[in-house]
Amino acid sequence: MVRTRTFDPSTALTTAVDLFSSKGYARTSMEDIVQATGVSRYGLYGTFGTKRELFEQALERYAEGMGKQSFLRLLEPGASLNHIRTIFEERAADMCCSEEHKGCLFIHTAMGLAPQDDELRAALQKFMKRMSKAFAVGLESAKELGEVRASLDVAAAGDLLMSTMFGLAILGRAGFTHEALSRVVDNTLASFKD
Amino acid sequence: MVRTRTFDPSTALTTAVDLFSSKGYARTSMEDIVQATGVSRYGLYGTFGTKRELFEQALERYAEGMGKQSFLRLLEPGASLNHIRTIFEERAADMCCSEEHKGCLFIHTAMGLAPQDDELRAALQKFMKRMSKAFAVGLESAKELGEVRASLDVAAAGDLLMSTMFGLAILGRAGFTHEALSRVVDNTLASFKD
DNA sequence: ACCAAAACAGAATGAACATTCTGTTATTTT
DNA sequence: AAAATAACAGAATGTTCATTCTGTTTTGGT
Repeated sequence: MVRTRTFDPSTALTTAVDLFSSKGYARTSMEDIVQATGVSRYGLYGTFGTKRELFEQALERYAEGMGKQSFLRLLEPGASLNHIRTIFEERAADMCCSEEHKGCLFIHTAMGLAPQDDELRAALQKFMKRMSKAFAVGLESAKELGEVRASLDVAAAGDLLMSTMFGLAILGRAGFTHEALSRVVDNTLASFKD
Repeated sequence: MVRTRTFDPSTALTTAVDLFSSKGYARTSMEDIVQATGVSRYGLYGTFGTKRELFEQALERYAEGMGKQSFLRLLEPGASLNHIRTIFEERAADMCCSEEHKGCLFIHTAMGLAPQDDELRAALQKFMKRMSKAFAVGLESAKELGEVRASLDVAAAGDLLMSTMFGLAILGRAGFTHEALSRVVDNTLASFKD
C-alpha cells in the first residue's frame, strides 16, 4: 500500500446502512452513497465490491448493531419485560418521530431483494431467528421474575414479538402516532402475563 | 371516441396491482406493465396517467379488493374469531407458498413512496385505519359471541391485528414457514380470550 | 365509401444509474 | 530525491427507465 486511504471503511459502511435503511436498495444510488460518505467510487468499489455486495455488508452491520444496541441486554441474566418494552420504545421513536424517515433494513430486504436472492434471504432469516431467539431468552428471564405466566411458550412468543416489531415499523412509516404504536406494544406484552 | 379501445382498463389495473404488490413501485417498470397487460404505452398513459398516478390507482384497487375479499365479512353481524383467523390464513398462504412472491402493497407503499408523498401516505393511512376498524368491528361481534373477553379494547386490538398482519407478511417474504406464521396468529388470537 | 379523430406499435428522447476507465496525486521505499 | 504504486476525482460507457413523439390503423358518423 503506497498511498494511504483517506476514509474509514467502517464509518462509510455506517453511512451506507443509514441510507439503505431509510430508502431501501433500489432507491439509494451509488452516487447517493458517494455524496453521503464523501468516499470516491473507487474507494467504494475497491473496499466493498458491487452495490449488491455493499448492501449485504450493510445488512450484516445493521443486524450486528441492533444486536449490540438492543438485544444483547436480553441475553443477560435478570432481563425483564421492561427491557423488552424499552427496545420497542426506542425503535418506535426511531420510526415515528425522525424527519429522516429511518426504516428497518430487514423489512427493506424482505420486500426488495430477498425473494430473488437466496444468499441474502438466508442471511436475513439467520438474523431474524437470532432476534426471535433473543426475545425468547428475555421472556424466559421475565418468566423467572414472575412477569409472564409460567405456561408461556417463549419460542412462539419470540416469533410474535419479532412480527410485532415489523408491524410497528410499518405503522410508523405510514405516519401513525407514537401513541398508537405504544398501545400495540402494551397490549402485546400484557398478553404474556398471567 | 372513434376507434374503440382494445383493452379493459379494469383488468389491466388488476394486472398492475399484481406486479406492484409483488415487486413494489421502484422495481416494476412501465415496460413490465406493458408486457404483462398487453396494453400499449399509449393506452397506459392515456388511461392511467403517469406511473405514480397508476400506482395510486393500483393502491386504491388493492385496498378495495382486500375489503371486498376479506374485511367485508367482519362487518356483517355474527362475525366470529374464525372469520378473523380465516383472513390471516388466506393471507399467510398468499405470502408463504406462492412462487410468484406475492407481497403486500400497503407495506411496499409504506417502505417506498409514503414518506415522501403526502397524498399517497394519506391514502395509505385511510386504508389502514379502515382495516383496523374492520378488525375492531369483527372483534366486537366475537365479543357478543363470548369468544373474546368482555374487557377487550377492540380498537386497540384492531390496531394490533393490523400490525400482526404486516408482521406476518414480512415473515412470509423472508421465507418463514406457514407453520411459524400460523403459530403467531394462534397466539395473538388466543390472547383476546378470557 | 370517406373523413376525422382516437387508438395503436414502436421509435425517439433525455435522465438516472451501476460500473469501468483515465489521468493525477500522494506516500512509502529505496 | 526518485521510483513505483495505491488511492483519488471525475469522465466515459452502456444499460434501463419514464415519458413523449411519429407514423399507421381502425372505426363511428356522414
